[in-house]
Amino acid sequence: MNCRVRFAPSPTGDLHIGSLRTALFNWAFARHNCGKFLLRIEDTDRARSTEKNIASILNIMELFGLNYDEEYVLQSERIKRHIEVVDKMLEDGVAYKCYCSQEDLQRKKDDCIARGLSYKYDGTCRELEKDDMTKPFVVRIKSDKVGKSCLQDIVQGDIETDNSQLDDFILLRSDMTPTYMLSVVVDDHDMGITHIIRGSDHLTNTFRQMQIYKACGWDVPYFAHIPLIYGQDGQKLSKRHGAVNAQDYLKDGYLPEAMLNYLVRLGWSHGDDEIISKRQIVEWFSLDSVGKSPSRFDIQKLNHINAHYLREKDDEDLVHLIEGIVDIPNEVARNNVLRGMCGLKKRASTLKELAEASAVYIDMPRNFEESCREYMQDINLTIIKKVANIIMNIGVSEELLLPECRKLAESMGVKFLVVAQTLRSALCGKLVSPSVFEIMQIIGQCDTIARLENFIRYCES
RNA sequence: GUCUCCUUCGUCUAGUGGCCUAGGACACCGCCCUUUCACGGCGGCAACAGGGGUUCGACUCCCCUAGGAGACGCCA
Repeated sequence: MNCRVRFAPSPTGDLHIGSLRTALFNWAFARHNCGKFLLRIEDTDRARSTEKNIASILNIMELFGLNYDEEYVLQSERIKRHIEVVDKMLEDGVAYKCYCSQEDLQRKKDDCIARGLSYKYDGTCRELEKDDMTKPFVVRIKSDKVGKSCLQDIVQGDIETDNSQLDDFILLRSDMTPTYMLSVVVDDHDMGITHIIRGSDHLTNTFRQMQIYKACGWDVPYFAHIPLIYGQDGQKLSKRHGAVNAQDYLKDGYLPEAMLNYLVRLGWSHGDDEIISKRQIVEWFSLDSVGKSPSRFDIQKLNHINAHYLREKDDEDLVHLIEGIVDIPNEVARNNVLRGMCGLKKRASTLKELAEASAVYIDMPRNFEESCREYMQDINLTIIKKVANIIMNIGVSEELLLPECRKLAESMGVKFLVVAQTLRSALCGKLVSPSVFEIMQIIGQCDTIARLENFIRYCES
């Protein structure tokens, strides 16, 4: 298929997680069908669009590997063309100048609301004969007033609406800038977009946009309105649900491939498959299997998927990744983290957690968690002193040390668990960590002894 | 308010009229493994929104009701 699709974010803030999924669906559709995936930055809201936000969008596309074809289009640079189209529409009599003041319109609107009616522009200027050069104006489309409009949406199915619902919406504002409704249509047409895949919040606007296609005599592209993503409570996903933008998830230690995997499963499925690589997305993605109903964002499932990808990642890569989060002061520490990574990565679901857990290989504990207090009794100190003695004699090899510690537990009449947890407290300052014997072996004899002594000092002071 | 759409376990979903005693995944709960936590293994709990049709047969098709969402800007 020779399809051309586009992702058209507006750079008015950070890229929303829902937008990222829209981008992903478009990208996957294009790649699956060997078509083109284009990027258009809709920066016509000059007040809110910033260079920084544009850079951030570009960066996100890069980080998630959603590579686009051709140069990206800046909508603001196409305003001339948009106006040109409006002029033509005026000429063809499919649009008209409207001189109603905003105040008048607002009054009419308030009146409608007060009477419990729905507001639509009443068409005061629709049949005006002559131009009035003295007054400011906007340009409105001459919408169909009768009949029905039918949209054959690839995802949502056939949707019919009465044209009486349409009003003569604005194409060109009084400051002669084009509105969104006009710009999207012109740009999509000029860019040769064949399939418009976007959030279903645009569904009802599509009927308006179809009026523009019709008025200009252009072919209407295929539409696919994908369901929205909500928060846990079924309300629109917003800040109070936690992070809502893509970069925040990256910052919180989620892997791009895990995000993509999670996001693609929201509203789309391929049988019972849950772990889906980027390659498989391209191989399998189809709009046919996109569901109609909205889905809720579930951070726990994301965590699970992220943990999966974390475990699959190469140890060396993971060390490199967490270096951006924790400071690894020297080669020795780095090497220890690397050697301990296998045990570390099984216990983390995000890079952030992984980085925090790596602390045991970087430095001795600075403080001890409250839960460790249980292992700071006289008996525990005795255990530590005895273990330290054993280590002085035989070293920290797990092979030798583990049986000795078992023997020690037995001779002291305590459970082995007590020995292990006491050691864990002393070595890590907390009760959750990789195997203590693994830790000792990796950090070595000197560091182990130093930590045990440090623990004794701490307990005795 | 008007218009439009949506509705399978708590959540993401499989399901395209008989394969459904409704499958998988997350979460939750047990058990096993174990040195804690986690990983892993095994098992459990748990859903077709409600009501009418159509049909020999309905999760699947139609209608109504209820609930939810979206759109209705000189925002995008």
